[in-house]
Amino acid sequence: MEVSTAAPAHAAPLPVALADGVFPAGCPSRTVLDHITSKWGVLILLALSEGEQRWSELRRRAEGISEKMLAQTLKTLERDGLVSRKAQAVIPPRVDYSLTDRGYELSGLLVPLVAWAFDNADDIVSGQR
Amino acid sequence: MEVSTAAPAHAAPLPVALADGVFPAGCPSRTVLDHITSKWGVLILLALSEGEQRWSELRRRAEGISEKMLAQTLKTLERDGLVSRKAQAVIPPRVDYSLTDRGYELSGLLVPLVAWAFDNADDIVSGQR
DNA sequence: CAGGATCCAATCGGATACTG
DNA sequence: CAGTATCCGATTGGATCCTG
Repeated sequence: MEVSTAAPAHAAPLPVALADGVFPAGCPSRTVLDHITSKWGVLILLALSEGEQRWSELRRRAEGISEKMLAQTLKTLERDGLVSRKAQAVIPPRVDYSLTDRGYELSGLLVPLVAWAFDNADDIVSGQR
Repeated sequence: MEVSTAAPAHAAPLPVALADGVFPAGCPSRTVLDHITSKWGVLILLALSEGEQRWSELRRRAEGISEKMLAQTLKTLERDGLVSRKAQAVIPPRVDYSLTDRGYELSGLLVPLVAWAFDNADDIVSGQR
């Protein structure tokens, strides 16, 4: 074997509600968690944490996303009350997306996580094979 | 339209490295992010944040997970150096899983996120239709 | 108990074409 | 510009059976 990191003896207590059995399958929190941790959901929320943006801008920033997935992701996040959509009836059309207060609160938790992934990525990948 | 929450005028600056274009497709950080935000990855990391646990225990706690997914998820997390596996050559076999230091660091960011999802879930779902 | 192997259904998700 | 609609291949993931 190689450089297998030894496990620490720590064991942090979880926030009260999560303490036992993680949380039940099929319960709303699972669904919400899936939405906000989805591949593109994270990236969209992250991009929007920098402020209001248009469809085309989001498409560029969430590099690699298809129109289908962008539409679907935005719709889900909007239904969840995390993203707000403002369309203007002009030609050409203009639609701006931004975070709601709730979405902004969430992004405060998401940003550090993404930053961590970014900072640790090279290190993690280099240990593969 | 209904109770569409108005968007706040806030715009938080992102940690330096993420500032523009989110981060490129195909780069390691995307992969790592996918691992740690995967449906079951989150739940396993969360469960392990409470301390070392056995296969069967993890199966129960990550309610709804199949053996296949448990094995696959654990293997991925182990390869990423987030989870440590310790097998004892006894009969019946006993295998304990725990977080590495790196994994523990990560769980510190993950727990608040999951807690948030848990706390906001009912509120979010009730606004659907 | 802790998995590995296989089969197959369901979903995901990209490419393309079209519209207001 | 900002989407919607459709097709269809690729991937996911569960159920089941098997093993050390």
